[in-house]
Amino acid sequence: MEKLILIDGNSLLNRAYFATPHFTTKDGLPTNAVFGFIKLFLKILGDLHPEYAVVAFDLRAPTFRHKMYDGYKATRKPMPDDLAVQLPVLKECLSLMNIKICEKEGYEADDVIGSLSRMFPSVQNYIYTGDRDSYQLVNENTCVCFTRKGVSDILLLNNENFREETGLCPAQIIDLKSLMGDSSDNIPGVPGIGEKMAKKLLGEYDDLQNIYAHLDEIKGAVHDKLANNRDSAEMSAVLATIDTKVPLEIELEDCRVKMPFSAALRRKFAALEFRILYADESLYEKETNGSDASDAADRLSPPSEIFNVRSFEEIQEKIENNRRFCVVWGDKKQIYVGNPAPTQAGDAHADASEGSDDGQGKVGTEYEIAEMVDLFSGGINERDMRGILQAIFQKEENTVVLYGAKDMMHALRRMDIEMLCDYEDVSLLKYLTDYSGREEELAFVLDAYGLPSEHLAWSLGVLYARLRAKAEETGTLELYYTMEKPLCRVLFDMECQGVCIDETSLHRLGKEYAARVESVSRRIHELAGDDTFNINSAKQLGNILFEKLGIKGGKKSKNGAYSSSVDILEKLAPEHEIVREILEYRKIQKLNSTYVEGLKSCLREGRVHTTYMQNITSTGRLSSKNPNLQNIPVRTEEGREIRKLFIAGEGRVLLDADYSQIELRLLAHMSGCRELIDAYRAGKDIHRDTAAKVYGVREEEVTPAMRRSAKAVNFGIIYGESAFGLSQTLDITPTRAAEFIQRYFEAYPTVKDYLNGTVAFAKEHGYVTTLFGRKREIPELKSPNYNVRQFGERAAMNMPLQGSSADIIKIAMIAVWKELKARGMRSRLILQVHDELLLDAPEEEAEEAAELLKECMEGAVELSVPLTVEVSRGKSWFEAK
DNA sequence: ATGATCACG
DNA sequence: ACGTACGTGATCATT
Repeated sequence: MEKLILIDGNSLLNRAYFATPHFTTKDGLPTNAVFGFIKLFLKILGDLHPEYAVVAFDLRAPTFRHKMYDGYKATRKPMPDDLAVQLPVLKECLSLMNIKICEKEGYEADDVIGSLSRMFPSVQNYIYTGDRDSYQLVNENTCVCFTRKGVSDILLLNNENFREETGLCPAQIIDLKSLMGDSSDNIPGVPGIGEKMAKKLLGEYDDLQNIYAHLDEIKGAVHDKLANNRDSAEMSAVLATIDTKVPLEIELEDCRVKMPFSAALRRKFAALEFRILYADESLYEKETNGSDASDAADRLSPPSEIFNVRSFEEIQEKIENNRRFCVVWGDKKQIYVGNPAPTQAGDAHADASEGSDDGQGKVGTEYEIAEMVDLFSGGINERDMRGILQAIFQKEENTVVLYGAKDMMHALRRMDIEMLCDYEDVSLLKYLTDYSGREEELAFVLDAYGLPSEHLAWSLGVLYARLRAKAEETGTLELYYTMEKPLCRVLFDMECQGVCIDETSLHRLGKEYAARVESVSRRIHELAGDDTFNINSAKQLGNILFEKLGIKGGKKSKNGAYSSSVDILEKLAPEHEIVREILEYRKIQKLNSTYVEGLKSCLREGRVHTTYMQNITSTGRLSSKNPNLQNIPVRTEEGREIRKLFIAGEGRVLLDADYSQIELRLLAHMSGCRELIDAYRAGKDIHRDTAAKVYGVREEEVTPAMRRSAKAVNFGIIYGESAFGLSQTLDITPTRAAEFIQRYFEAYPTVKDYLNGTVAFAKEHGYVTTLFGRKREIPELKSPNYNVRQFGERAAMNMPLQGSSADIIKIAMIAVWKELKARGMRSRLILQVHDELLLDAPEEEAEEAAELLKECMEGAVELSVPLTVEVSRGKSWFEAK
């Protein structure tokens, strides 16, 4: 039998809204409910494979049922604003999916659904709703899928299981509501009669009418309640009855589900930033060139004459005679020859200024030669391809627009080609002007910008022009040219260079760790009296510790699971051997699996080559992955063993340079706080100085404990002051932490003004900036949720400090790289760890390189406080610290 | 895929 | 009454 699914759009959108975490697009459009709805909808399609589907919506107008009783739904809470705006978005998506939407003036969604469920006798109806009213619609052709908690937990009610689940028959649902009422629908029912009594009465007398017919048989209070509220009960019956006779002009064929969906839907999902939905290619038909006439109008199309696929000789000639190219080197390999094409009036802005560009190639202006080479369809062989790439990239006078220049450099390197040309990296422009917080493939970004993704290289040129213009508007173009773009080249060299690893010691250490993990875990199982449970499983471990062994520690997380994180365990350690062993186990297990095994798997000829991500963090920092070399242990003695594995090359040494308290110094500079500035200028121990001021004692009276709390407060300020956070790190009460903070602000009133000013600015403008104009938008400040807003405030306070620090070390890295090159030195930058740089230097160069490093780092920027750098050297990272 | 845990600045 | 320090990535268990 064919299936028709009938969805109560309002009900399910509402469910999805509350079941899905609140998120928005980068422009602040809330999309959580739409996302949740679509996910559920796709799941239904996937599970049931229905032939037909309809989504019904309420149309706001006085209904027959409203007129009956003014109170009906009058007190129902209005839709939250950030849900209401999603309704039209959902309807748009459904239209793009070719899903029939059904709504009728004067009726609610459940009336529409009720009527539809009686219209097509040839199909099996599946009603999806979060509203129990619809139970009354169940019959041999109709079942109700009721979404319980959230949206994924679905209860299916059909003729067979109905009585078992509800104790009633479908028609009695109306009688049930007439008696017990429904506060969410403002159905009054009979006051004082609840579900239990209602069901009992219905069990005896079947329906409302019969109950009143035998009213005299019912005794006591129930009799009186029924007798006194007969009007209310009868009106409730009308209110609770779903209309199954709404006149609807709709044919079954109108409701046919057509899969796969259109490419236009995929673009819509890209615009809504539904990456997971976008990524599932099987959902959409293949993009067909130009056949999509319906939406071609609002999309740019490239000039048709540019798509000539030419012979190799012709391609070569075009490349030889041009200086500017767009190159896409992903799954598709395309080269666009000539300037990026003009696009629309708005892009003309990009022409106005050329920034630090050499001016010989204009962006987005006229183009003399506009041709595109699709290297696959061009039938180019590997050897010729290499020739083409050399002609493009190995010429200093060329400029190539890329998306992810560093990846291109690596791709070329694998072909033994060096990128000597100038480049533009659109992914970096995107990072500076339209931050998303993740890696985004080019095709996705193009879709989100409404650019055709079949002509990637051409579209990349357009995207470049747009984002460059946006960078200019937002004042971040200089940051791009002076910082991110040159840094990309520096990072490429660092990644190629890699870091030497002492392989012998690595394997020895691995064996040691494996043995210790083995023996400790045996001991833990022994102490627990259970050698089957998995120590790595937080769930199983929690049960053993807090239930089987009865250790008191208490539930922590909201989902009822026991927390067994270090801070909890450390408090229990003195009393329980097993807890100490678990801490030991965790530590060694971490060192072994993450570091020893992790490094092993990344080793290539005795080195590891991390990848620096330049467009991930919200503050401007880099991140490091495969492997992450920015979180190599240092805080504990055992952890530091790992650092002994990072060694200098043959006949070389490692130079380690780190900025001393750069973020606090930036706080002093940016706030202009006299006390802090003076302390730094006088070369004081800042935490001691803070302790003296906060505790009101002389410097020499500061105890280690006082200095420790002062240090924690100083850090707390950088993280965006919060009494609770401070109380956690210092293990004191939030009240005492708040006192500390208050005394701190009394000692440094300018700092308080500065932080307040930063938050005020962020609230007014929606973003904060670093010393060098890097921006971070903070939409959380506008959230209706207090906690989210608080988070926004802390992030606003932190970003200018963390971000300016990131800017400064980037400037330093470029300076170091250039200076080493200029002097023809053989020292190489190999690592960056946020406020620390590591150089691998030939022994005989070490002295000079150390000086150079210190000068470049300290001289990266002039602040109102000294910026000091400490350099040390050693054969290993451990020694050089 | 997501959350818990833990490594770093 | 609630639930919190800022910024990351890797591993493991669990869904």
